[in-house]
Amino acid sequence: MDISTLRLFVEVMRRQSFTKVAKTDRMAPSSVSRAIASLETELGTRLFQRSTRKLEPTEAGLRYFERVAPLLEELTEAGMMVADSVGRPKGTLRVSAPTVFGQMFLMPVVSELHQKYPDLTVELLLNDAYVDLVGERIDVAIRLGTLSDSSYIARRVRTIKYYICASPEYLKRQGTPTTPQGVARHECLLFPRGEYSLSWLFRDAAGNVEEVQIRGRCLITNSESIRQCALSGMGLALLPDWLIEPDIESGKLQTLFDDYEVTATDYDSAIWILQPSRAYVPLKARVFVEHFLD
Amino acid sequence: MDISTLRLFVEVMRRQSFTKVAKTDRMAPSSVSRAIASLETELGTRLFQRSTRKLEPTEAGLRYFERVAPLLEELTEAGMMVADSVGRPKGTLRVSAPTVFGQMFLMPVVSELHQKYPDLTVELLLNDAYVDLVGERIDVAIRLGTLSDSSYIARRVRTIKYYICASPEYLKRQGTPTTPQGVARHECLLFPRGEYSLSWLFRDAAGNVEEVQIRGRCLITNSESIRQCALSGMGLALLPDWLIEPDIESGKLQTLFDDYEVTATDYDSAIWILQPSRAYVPLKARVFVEHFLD
DNA sequence: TCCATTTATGCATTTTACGCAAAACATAAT
DNA sequence: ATTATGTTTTGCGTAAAATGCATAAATGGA
Repeated sequence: MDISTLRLFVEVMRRQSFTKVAKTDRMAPSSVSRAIASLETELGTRLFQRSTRKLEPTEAGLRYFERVAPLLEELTEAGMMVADSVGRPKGTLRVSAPTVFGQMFLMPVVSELHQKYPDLTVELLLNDAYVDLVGERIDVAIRLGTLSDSSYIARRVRTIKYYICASPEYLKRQGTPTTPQGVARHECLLFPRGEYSLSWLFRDAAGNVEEVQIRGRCLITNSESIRQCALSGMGLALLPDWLIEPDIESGKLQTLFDDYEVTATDYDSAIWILQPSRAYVPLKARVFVEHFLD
Repeated sequence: MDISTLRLFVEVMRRQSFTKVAKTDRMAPSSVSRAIASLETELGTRLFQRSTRKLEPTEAGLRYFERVAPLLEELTEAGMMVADSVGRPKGTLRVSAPTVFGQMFLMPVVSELHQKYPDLTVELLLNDAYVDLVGERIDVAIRLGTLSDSSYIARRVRTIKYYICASPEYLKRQGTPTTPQGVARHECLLFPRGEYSLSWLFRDAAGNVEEVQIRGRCLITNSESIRQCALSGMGLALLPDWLIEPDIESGKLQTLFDDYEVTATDYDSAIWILQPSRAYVPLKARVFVEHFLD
C-alpha cells in the first residue's frame, strides 16, 4: 500500500470527487479511480458508494477516514521532524496572506528566504477570502483585523493604527476638517464591510469616544483601490498604517487627526500570524516567521 | 513512499540488520538496502550509520522510529477495523502458545475456525520460550503458570490443578505413598525450573502447608517428556490437569493426594489468555478467544 | 429521451521494482 | 600483515506495475 494512495483517499473524502482531486493533483481521473479501488480490495471493503453523479462515503469509509487522516498528518510531521534535523529548512512552505499585504511585505521575505535556503520552496497564496489552514495544508498565515475562529496558534504581531488621510491637493481644494464632526461634511471613501462602517469612531487622548456619521458615494471592498482613490484626490479615506506609510513619507497622502484613535469598527485591529496547531512546528515555518518579524 | 518501506525501516530498527530482515521477509538484502536508501533520500537524512559489520541508528533515525512505529500500528489497526466491518474475520491471525498445550487444545480450535471462516489464516506459533507479543505481532497468546510481564491485556481462564501421578504398574511395584512425607522415599520425575522445584508443597483442606523434599534422578525441562516417563512407570510426577486428563480417564495414570493442593512453586498457576493492549481488538482475535473458551 | 458529467476499463507505453551476481568493505582471526 | 567472513551496496537484465489516453458505461437532470 502506498502512502500517496492514502493521501488520495483522504483528499477524495474531503473533496467528494475523483475528478476534482485528480485535477489538483495533476493526474488522470482513472488513476484516482484505480487507487481507491486498490485500497478497497486491500481492505476488503468498499470505501465509497459511487455512481456517475454521486460519490458517497461508506460507513466503513468514514470510519477509516477518521482514523487515517490524523495518522497521515502525524506521519508528515514525523518526516519533517527528521528532515529538519539536518539544520537547513527544505521542502515546500505554504503561506497564506491578504493580497495587498502579501505583495508589500511578504515578497521581500520570500526572496530573502529563497536566497538563504536554496532547498526551500515557498508557495505564497494571496487571497482575501477565508481559507482553512489544515484543509489547505497552510503552514503560516497572516491575518489582519480581528480573529474569528481560533483553533490555530495565533500570535499578535502589532496593533494596526488607522489613519484618516487624503491627498494634499484634495485638502487644499475642499479644506481640512479640524473637528471629528467636520469630517461629516466631507466626501469619504468607504469600505463597506457588512453592516457597520457607515460611521467612524474617534477616541481622543482622554478616552472619550465620538461617533461621526460618514457620507460618501464611493464604496469599494478593496483597501488598495480606496488608497488609489485617495491618492487621486477623491476624498477622505480611513486606511491602515501599513498600507499608506510610503505615501505619507513621500507626501502623497496627508494624515488627519493623528492624536485620535480612529476606527471603522469598535474592535481593535491587529496583524496576526497564524499557524495550524500541531505537535511539531516545522523548521521552515519557524524560519519564515523569524524573517517576517525581522 | 510505500508503507511497506516504513515497515521495513521499523523492522530493521528492531533487528539491527538488513539481511536478517530480508530473510524473514523473504526478499533480497539488496531490496532492503534500496528501500532504506530511498527512504533516506526522501527524508533528506541518513537513518542508519552503517558499515559492513555494524548497523547503528542515526539520531534522526531513532527519532523517526519512535514516531513512526506507533503510527504503523495504528494504521494496521484502522485497516483491520474497516475490514472487520464486513462481519467475517479474515486475514492472518498469529497465535502463540506453549508447544504441548497448543497441540492438545489449539489444533481443534484452528481447524474449527478454518472451516467456519474460509478467509481466515491462522499461524500457530508453538514454542515455550518467551515471546514479545508486539514485536512478533502476535494477536493472541496462551500462557501457563504465573504472569511475569503484563503490559498486555491478560484474562485468566482457569486455575491449573497439579496432580501427583504415576502409572498403576509403578504403584503396584513400589507401593502407594499415603502421607506427603511418604513421597520423599519415591523416585520422582522433576521439572527443574530454575532455583525451586526440588520440593513439593502440599496444602490440605484445612490450609496447612507441608513442604516435602523431593528426590529424583530424572530431570527434564519438558512436561510432555515427564508425562511419557510417568506413563512408562519411571516414578511419581507432578503434572498439570490439562496434560494428563486423558491418561487419568483411560486409567494409564493414577492420581494421588487428590484432596491436597500440590504445587512445585508457591505461586498459584493458571491458564491465561494474553492480548497486546491496543485500542481496537480485531475481530479475528475476538473470534479465536471465543472459540477457545468454547 | 437525450445530454452532460463522472467513474471505470482496455490498451500501449513508460517507469519502476526485483533478484541475482559480483563488488566493496569493515572487522575479526590467524 | 594478511586472510577470512559476513554484510551492505551496486550493476544489470528481466519482470511487473503504474500511468495516461481513449473510450465505454452509467446516471441523474433537462
